[in-house]
Amino acid sequence: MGRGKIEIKKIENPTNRQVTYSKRRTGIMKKAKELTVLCDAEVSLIMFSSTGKFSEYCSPSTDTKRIFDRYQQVSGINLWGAQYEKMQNTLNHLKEINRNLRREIRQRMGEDLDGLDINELRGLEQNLDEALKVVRQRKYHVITTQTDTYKKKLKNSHEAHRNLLHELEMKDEHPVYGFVDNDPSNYEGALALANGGSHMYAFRVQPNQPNLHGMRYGSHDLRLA
Amino acid sequence: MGRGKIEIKKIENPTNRQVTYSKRRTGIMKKAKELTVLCDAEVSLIMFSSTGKFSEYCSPSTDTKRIFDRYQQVSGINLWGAQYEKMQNTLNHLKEINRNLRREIRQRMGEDLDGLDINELRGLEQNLDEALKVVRQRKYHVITTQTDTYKKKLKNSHEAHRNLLHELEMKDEHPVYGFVDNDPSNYEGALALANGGSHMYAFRVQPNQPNLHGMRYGSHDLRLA
DNA sequence: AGCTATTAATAAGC
DNA sequence: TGCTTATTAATAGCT
Repeated sequence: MGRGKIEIKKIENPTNRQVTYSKRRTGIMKKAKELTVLCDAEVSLIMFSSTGKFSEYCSPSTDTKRIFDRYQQVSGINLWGAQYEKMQNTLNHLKEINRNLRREIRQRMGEDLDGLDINELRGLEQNLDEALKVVRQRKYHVITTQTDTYKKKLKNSHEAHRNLLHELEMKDEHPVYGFVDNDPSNYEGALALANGGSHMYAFRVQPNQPNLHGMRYGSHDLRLA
Repeated sequence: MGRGKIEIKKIENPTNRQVTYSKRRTGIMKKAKELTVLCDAEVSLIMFSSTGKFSEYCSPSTDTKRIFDRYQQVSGINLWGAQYEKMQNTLNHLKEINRNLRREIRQRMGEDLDGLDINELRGLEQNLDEALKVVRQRKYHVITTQTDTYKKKLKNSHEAHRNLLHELEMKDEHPVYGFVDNDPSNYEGALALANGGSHMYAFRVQPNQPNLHGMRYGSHDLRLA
């Protein structure tokens, strides 16, 4: 249908190809519309030109998504079902893992022990015992470090103060006496820390910590997925 | 293009409609193929007749799924993206929870303590201490129960044996002496259990336990997601 | 983007 | 459905 018959094969000249694409695109769209109206059909037509230009036609009675859904049902092909199912599996797998992790934590907190036999109980006991030792060790290490830092700070502060006093003394030639603690090796604080003295630092409770980040030993919410 | 011009409106006669659908369906498919070949385009054409009959054409270079994917990208319409994104979020959330659960377990095992301050360390220590007490208590409870059961079984066995002997005695009138332990209150086994006597029950190691179900205290694999 | 000679599609009938 | 054919519709090549 034109000034001459053409062979149905790729048009090599890009300009001609683009022109023909335009014309025929209009034509096929018109055909799709006519089919829709004349025959009361549902039609989805999606086209990408060789340059990537996108056009579509869809019968007015529906939308492309519904056509896709129907296509899936009829063709039996799962367009995104595979991906979806895979994710669902991963999700369930993770949930299962989390359930088990939560159970382990509960057991490490002394709850939910009914399912454990004597060997598992002994293993758990031994493990908790070792962990407790390590945690205690670490606690003392932190306390020591903290105390050392505190001592150094006190010492520096002390020296700074003395220097200031000295300067004042030099400038005004009027000696002034400040209240300086001459004994920075105060270990009472450290000992209180080590013994859990609640009068110094109450155990910091974080009741409203969002589930994700809190390490609220003893009150971890283990019910959520 | 026919014996007469027709108005583009629904063909009321179902037979005629069906005939026209057939003819035009062939026609539009041919057009789609020609567009594909001539213009090097990607085309997806899906049709449902008014009677529900399904037909499709898709350019040979791709498949319908790929066209749909591309359609989504270009049109911005989310065919199934909402669902997908929701799942992705859930997945990430679960992974985050998983990470934190593993971290908590590691810390309850005495590892990864660097991030904890003195208060958290003290809380953890206290919590482990309490858990250890509960686990010990439970362990002794289980041992006691086990021992009781053992005692009962022994007693029953003993009685059964005695009854058998008695029966034999009655029948043959030739008394037979069996080797029966007359003291079923043997607590040595229980004590060995309580003290973790490895000569009785070695702590059951489960090296190849699949990640999901194992409660291998002391060797939990915390690296996987 | 328009024109038009020409081919292609198809409505109606069998 | 398939074939035929008169007729209309689409469009190739050109401007």
